[in-house]
Amino acid sequence: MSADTPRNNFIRELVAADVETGRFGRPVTTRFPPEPNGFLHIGHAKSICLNFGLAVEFGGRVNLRFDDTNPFTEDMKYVEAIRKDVAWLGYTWNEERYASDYFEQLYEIAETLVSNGKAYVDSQSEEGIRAGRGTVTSPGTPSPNRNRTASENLDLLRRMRAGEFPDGAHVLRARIDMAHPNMIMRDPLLLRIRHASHYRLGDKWCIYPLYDFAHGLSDAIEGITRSLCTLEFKDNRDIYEWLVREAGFENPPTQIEFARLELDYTVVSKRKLLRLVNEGHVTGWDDPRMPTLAGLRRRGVTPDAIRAFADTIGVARKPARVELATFEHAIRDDLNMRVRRVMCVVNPIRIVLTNYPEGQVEELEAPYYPHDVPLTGSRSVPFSRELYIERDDFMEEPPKKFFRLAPGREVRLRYGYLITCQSVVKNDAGEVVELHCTYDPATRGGDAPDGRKVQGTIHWVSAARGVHCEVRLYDKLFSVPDPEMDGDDGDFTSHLNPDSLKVVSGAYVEESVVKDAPGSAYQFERTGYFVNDVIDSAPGHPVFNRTVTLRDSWAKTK
RNA sequence: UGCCCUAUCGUCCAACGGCAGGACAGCGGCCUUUGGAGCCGCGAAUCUUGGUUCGAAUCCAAGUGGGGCAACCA
Repeated sequence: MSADTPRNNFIRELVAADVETGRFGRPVTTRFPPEPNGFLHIGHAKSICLNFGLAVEFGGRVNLRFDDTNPFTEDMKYVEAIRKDVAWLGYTWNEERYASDYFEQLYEIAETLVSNGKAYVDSQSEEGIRAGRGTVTSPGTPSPNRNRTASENLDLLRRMRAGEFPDGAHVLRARIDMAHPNMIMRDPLLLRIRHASHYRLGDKWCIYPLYDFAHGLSDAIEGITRSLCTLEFKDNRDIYEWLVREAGFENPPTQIEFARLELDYTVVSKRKLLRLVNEGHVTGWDDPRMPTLAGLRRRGVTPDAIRAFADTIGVARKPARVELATFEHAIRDDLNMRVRRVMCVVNPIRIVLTNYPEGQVEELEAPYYPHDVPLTGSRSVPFSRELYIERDDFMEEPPKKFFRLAPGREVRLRYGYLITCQSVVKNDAGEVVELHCTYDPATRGGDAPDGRKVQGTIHWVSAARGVHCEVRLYDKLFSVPDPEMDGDDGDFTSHLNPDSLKVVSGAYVEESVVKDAPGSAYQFERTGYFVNDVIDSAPGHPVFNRTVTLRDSWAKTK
């Protein structure tokens, strides 16, 4: 529905107008510019879909640019993970670029700014610079170094580059206005000294550009037309425009801001996700509870579902929090049309069909897809005297509207027979341990020749032939919609959901799935969508991750 | 006590001076060998006060609410 006609948004309109008027004199060019200091998450997916979607729609170009200007935090392993995730989402970038490839060019621009009196070397301490910046309600004060001559500044800048000074001794600042109402414009820092090894360039540089200096100029160098970023960079737009103008770029890119994605019951901040990993709240960046693309992939979420989700949430300038149900709907909607249905009993109870011949096994033909999914295929499932059914599918004293098994009640075993519960076997503690049922041999396949109807159809697995497996039931990572609601006063980890993972080791799945490759996805009928875990599944011991439950209208009426 | 952004159903997004619409969620019903899916239906919103205009969700002003900005992070 969305593939051919992306839904409209204000950025798309601006880009369409650019194309109409030929404003930039070059094709629509966007970029996705992550810093390689962590894994991509669902919030990045929104940005990726926007940037790549616009380029595709308007026949333009997109670069994947690594914004790697801080040698303290970046690593090649993140570059590799980011490449993998963007490709997994289904996008191909025209060029792979690195801000670090522009360091020389940026340095030359720095020298030009200095020569033109537009930048100066400040030798104040970090604290001194901060104090001189003033506050949001009071103007800053000029640095004592603000009036150094161009030649003095040039000399210092060159010596900064040559490595003559320790970290923090000097910085390069733009000379703009220390009383500017926009704090960002109070002589923003351009270059700082960092005697650190860069993950790509090693020790080639000891001065590194800051975000504001690198970002807009990198965009301009690459011929970007519209530079899309999130709302918190709004105030940085002024310095972005100042720099591309001072550097003399023709038809420079312009920045447009949109609201970042906030999703209920999770956090999307690299810093916080890193804490979850480092503090062991999750097993890693790819823990299936993480909102990272690596985590979602391992959880069984498909790229198509993420793209559909990105399309339904839209793009606007108002900070917005999206309900988890919106995301879950996109996941189910996609999986419904693509995955096989099989049977798995997560929490088993044994039933014995007392009138079924001992030792007999029938192979029953079971289609993989329901009538309304346009895919075909089937497998046979073994049916035998002893079976497992879901413990929740039996109640000794059923309430009204409970359609499943109960003493004296008849239900359908999916693709099997109609069975009636005759008696209940309990242990000394009074717990139900087994059910004795009878089956109607005339109902093979599930239809009664006499036309009688049963209300309930339940799933089952042969006790003799079912395969023992581990099932991981994932739930929300946090127990409140906004884990960051306490701000800096609280610790978001205090809202972690203690039940975000339930490991069930005693489940039984039908034998047809054991030969499937890791990563295979299914619907376990009546239970949810699951994926065979890529990491922990072993031959003979499959592990299944629950991607998402099925909608459960019974749970609501309960 | 500054500057900037922002305000439409419960949630997210449309409507670009001319009938407020879609999706998700909710509630009914139909259908069903998944209490799934699907189909049909219902309820549900323009922050406030002024102004401009034949006509305002839309333009203007003020107010109020929400958000961002005072890292040698991005």
